[in-house]
Amino acid sequence: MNKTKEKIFNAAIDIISQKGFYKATMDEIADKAGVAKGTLYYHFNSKDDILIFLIDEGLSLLKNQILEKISHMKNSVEKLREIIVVQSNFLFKYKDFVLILLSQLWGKEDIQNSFREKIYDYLKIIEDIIDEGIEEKLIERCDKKLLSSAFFGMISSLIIFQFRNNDIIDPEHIADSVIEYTFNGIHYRD
Amino acid sequence: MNKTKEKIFNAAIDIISQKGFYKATMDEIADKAGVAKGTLYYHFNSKDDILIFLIDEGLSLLKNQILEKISHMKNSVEKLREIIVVQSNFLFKYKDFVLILLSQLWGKEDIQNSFREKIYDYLKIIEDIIDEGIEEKLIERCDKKLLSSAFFGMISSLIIFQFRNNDIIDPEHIADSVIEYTFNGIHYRD
Amino acid sequence: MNKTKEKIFNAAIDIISQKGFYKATMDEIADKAGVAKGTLYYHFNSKDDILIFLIDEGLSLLKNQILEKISHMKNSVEKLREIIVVQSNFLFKYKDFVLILLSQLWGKEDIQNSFREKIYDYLKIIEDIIDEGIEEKLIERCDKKLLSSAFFGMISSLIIFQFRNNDIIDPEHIADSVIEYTFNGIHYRD
Amino acid sequence: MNKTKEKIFNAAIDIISQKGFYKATMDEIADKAGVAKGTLYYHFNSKDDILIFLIDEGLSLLKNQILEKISHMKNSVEKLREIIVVQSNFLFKYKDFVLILLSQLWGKEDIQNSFREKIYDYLKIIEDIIDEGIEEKLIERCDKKLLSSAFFGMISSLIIFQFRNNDIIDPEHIADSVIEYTFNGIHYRD
DNA sequence: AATGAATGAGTTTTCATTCAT
DNA sequence: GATGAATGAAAACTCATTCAT
Repeated sequence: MNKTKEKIFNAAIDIISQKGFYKATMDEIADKAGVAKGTLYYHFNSKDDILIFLIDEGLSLLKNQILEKISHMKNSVEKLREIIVVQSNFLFKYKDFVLILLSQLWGKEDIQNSFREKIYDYLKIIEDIIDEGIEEKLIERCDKKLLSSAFFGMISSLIIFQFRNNDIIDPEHIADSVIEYTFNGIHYRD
Repeated sequence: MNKTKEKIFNAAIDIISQKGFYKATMDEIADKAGVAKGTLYYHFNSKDDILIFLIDEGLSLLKNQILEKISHMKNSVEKLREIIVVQSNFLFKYKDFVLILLSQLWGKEDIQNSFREKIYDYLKIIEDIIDEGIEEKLIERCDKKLLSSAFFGMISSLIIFQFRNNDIIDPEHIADSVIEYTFNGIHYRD
Repeated sequence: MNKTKEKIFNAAIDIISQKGFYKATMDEIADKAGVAKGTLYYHFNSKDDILIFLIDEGLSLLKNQILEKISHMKNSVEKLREIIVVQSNFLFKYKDFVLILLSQLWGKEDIQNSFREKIYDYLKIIEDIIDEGIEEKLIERCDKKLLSSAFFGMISSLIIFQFRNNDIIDPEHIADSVIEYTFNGIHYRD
Repeated sequence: MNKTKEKIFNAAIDIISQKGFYKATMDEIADKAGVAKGTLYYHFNSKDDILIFLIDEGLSLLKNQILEKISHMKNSVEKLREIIVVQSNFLFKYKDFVLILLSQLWGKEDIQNSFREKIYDYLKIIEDIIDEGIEEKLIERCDKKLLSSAFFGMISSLIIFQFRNNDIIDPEHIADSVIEYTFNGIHYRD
């Protein structure tokens, strides 16, 4: 990604997360990026194309962060813990990107179907680890597809939680809590 | 809600869930409803107004279903179980509405802020029950705001799960699984 | 064709014949028609659509004029003479339309192919009459497809003749000359 | 014309005849020519300039072919026959060029006026021969301007004939037919 | 001679909204 | 209550042209 494309990339995340994809205009993005409108079209084919590029780049970053972190781990429960930590941190560091992503997952149009396909790839990573955990008798036998979806939704929706308590939030604390609830449940024990 | 307004209401849910709010046009909604475009403006002030009406009606319905079901329950854990069951069923019965709702929660514009406020009211119901559960020593001491968000996200994201496995899905089975994971966790036990 | 559509139709012919289809802008057409730009799109789907409508209407008019005139004629040579007269008159009366038509016949894009198809329908009328003439031994045996093309081109190109001599031209005189050359040739006879 | 300019020239004929002058883009022409877009502007001042160059080159070629062929002929009827043969052959050999030329003759803009002026120069050659023929009593007294226009249109429109019958066509046969019709007319004779 | 990234004015198109009937 | 023709501001997109390298 060269200098100009990166300027556009950053401006696009900024504007689109602020106003939403449809209310964001190419004029505003160009303006924010400090380039002419035509320059957007020199680097991207269309407005949709910018969105696709954004989501591809963002999801790649998240995936790579996770794969790198868990590559040298042995224990599948440790891996799941790490995913929660990384995803939580990612959520707060790249909040604007995550908002764009989450706003695009619910449609029935081709472009949204393609975005969901990319999410499925991500969920597949989690499922594989759940599989490992089950084999190692560290995780209870369960519906892994259901679980990975729930997992993703649970963590993602924390962004709504953050909107609500818009004071400073500690991703480490959140990760700890989510791990605790997820593994031990919320049922009272002595 | 009279006959015409109801036709518009149903057409709006249909079209907006299909194409997304911004790609849905007043022409299409009018067409689907079998009325003239002007008629939309007789019953609603604006396109935004239709969306607001949709979300208000849908959330009221969900809230009322839940409040009615749990009103005569004593045990807070039973109440939470019931909420999961009702919300899962709602999710599959009014899938189109839920898709519209979920697509609108992630923006920073006034209208989306107002939608999130409405979600917070809904989460408040869950929080109060968690509070009861903690007092009755049925639920572990926990961050109830965090937990209710996670709760909502987990159940909502099941709609992504359903997109993925677009064969028939049993909401009852899903509710059972979610309850099991939520209360007992996924940690392996003998 | 209602009042508004007719205003647009006339403005389109005016502007497009003046500037050419690609240099004519929707703004100019709307302006000339005395309607808002949006109104163009209420009555036509696109700029191309206006062109297609123009050409359809124009060719229908020409065809109808001819068919009406020759319907009660018996002699095929008389019919051909009449076609030359009608087409010449049409050429000068609806010069702007003819210029638009002629500028669109030479491309390889879908839209131009479709325009040529419409011309072929017109040429078919001429061919049929040539056939009649041959059967009646009034016209020499000849390649009727080649001849009808040549016929069309010869008459149409007179518009270039008129550009050159932009003083007043008498369509009747032109028709007479064309008929004379066509039937008797230009070879000198005593 | 050096190597690069020639590559551009050929690419321009190819692309412009395919898409039409206005739909052809400098990007496409550069792409087809295998040079960078900037290079087009090193060899030509503007897009219009390319078109003007194209038409000048093409018409010069046609004129020179004709003048060369008829220079040693004495009989004016023979000369006219030869013009028809040459023009027909040219039509089929440089079909793409002819399509571009024909698409540009019908506008009222300065550039099209200038193209018509060049056509008039070409028609002048024909007129002069007609004059000769009349003086030599080989051709009937006639309106030579009208006749040369008709002549040009008749031959040019054969390209439409070729579009229609897009199988192989023999220019020699076409030339023979045109000569026959032109000189002797289509009137039936015993 | 040649390049190709950048430009921005100009164009088509969209569509929520209005209003006279 | 209902209509639908008309609107016009706003948007996406195009592309010939420039210019620093």
